[in-house]
Amino acid sequence: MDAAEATAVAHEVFGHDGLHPEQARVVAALLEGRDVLLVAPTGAGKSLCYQLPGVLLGGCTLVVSPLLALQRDQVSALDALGPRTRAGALASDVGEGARREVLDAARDGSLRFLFLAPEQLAREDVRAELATLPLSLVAVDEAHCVSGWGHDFRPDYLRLGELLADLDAPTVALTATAAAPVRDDVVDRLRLDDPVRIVTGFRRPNLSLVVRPAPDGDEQRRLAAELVTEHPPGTCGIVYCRTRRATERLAGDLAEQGVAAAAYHAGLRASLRREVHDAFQAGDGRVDVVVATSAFGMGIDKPDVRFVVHAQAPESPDTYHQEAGRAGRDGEPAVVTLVHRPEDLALGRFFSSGVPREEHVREVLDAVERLGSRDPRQVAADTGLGPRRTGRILNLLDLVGDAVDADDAVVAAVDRAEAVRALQRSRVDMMREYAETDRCRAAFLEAYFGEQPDDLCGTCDNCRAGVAAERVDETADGYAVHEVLRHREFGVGTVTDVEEDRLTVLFDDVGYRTLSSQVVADEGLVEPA
DNA sequence: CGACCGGCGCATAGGCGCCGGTCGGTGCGCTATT
Repeated sequence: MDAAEATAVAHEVFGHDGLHPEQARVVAALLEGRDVLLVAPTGAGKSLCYQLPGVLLGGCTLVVSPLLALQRDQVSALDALGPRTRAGALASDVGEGARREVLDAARDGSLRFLFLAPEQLAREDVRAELATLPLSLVAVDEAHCVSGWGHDFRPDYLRLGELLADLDAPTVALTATAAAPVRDDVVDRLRLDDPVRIVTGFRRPNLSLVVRPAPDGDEQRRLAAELVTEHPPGTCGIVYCRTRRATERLAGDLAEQGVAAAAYHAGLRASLRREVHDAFQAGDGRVDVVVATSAFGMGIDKPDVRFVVHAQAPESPDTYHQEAGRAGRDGEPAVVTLVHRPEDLALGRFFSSGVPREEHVREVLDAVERLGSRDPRQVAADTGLGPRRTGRILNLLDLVGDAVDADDAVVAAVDRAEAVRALQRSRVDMMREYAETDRCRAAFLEAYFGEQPDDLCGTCDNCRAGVAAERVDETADGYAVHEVLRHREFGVGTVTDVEEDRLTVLFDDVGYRTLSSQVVADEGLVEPA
């Protein structure tokens, strides 16, 4: 198996004229049997990174993917390419007969790609079947969900590492966004074995980043609408709001002003959601502007989105980067604007997960002991704590490992939950910093994601206003990005950003903190780790 | 934490402002009903 063969198959089967260097690296690593973490924007050919090696390796590729709608799209796209990419999916709405058919086809080698949601993978019978299949590759799509989701929302996503542990095949985790702690978390949670990490595509030179402050709610709505109507009629864009109600109100306002706008959120009928999505994707003028909650996200791959407006700030730069990044996929200029009101960030705090009580952790621990099982459904039934809370506590216990002493395990789990909450809240703080910084916004985000920022972008509002300072590599006291240090109060952390007089550090226990380098030096708070 | 809604009191009748309670995102799978 060599590069020439990979290129030939990429052409024959997928119609690609060549591989990007990153794609070639991913394929080569997987063919060697290595695990891979790939962080690359949507539209950068991420799918090929598991599909091509899947074809080359033979056997069946297991694809874990969070959204059933997305799975169906991918299955039909692969099927359309021919017999070497025949695909199928198992979900709760697949009947027993069809289920058998899919599994038999996977076993005899005619089915090459098998799509599953984590909830399917959590089923004993499904895992028993998988153990008998000739699996040659495991791909986890939207892998950031392993970290960001599921603490109490989709618990099975967090258990993926455990659920995949018995499968003897290289694993590739794919995601479009992941700040440093999320990357590490994905690697840990999926139990990737010394993975090759490939990170690409943070610089988006055609995007112009702008922040507009709003004094009150009325002005905020007016401004959000204006940021849409200032574009010529027919321009395609997305407006993100934090609540369902806000999407409907703003979509109504825009419709009144003659914009082909539609609201989109998870509270709408599935058929209507599909309709809005398809109409927007088609780009035929039925829906030019989608006003959405974060439900409008994965699976959107429209090249000519000219603007993304955040009518309210999301809870983290991670989410902001991903949502804003849906603009300008075609490489043509696009503008992404955040309408900033500090009050909006309160919602981010509200949504940050709570910390379980010690006695509940102990009850779960006792139940696990008594039942001899860590199955969330069984444990929830035994404790009566409810499936969500139970799942979350089991996840925490899994995260902190098996302590010999139950008391230690309880304390460790609660500590860990507090650290998670601290990280989430510190991300909210970083979102505020992004909104209020006078630095180059592109450089700010790159630093946040742990990249060494290149030059100033020249196109964000701060660059154009001439207020963005030149980049610096070190603080006055010599701290540099990626350096690991120990803070007397906050513990060990990694420097994610430096400016002349301050540094931002991602601490293991308390999340992101911005420190004045003057104070740090005077008080002797920090030493090399 | 903040936005929003409904109820209530004031006061001189229909509207304003305060107070307290409630709600707020993402999706799988399941069950019950159409």
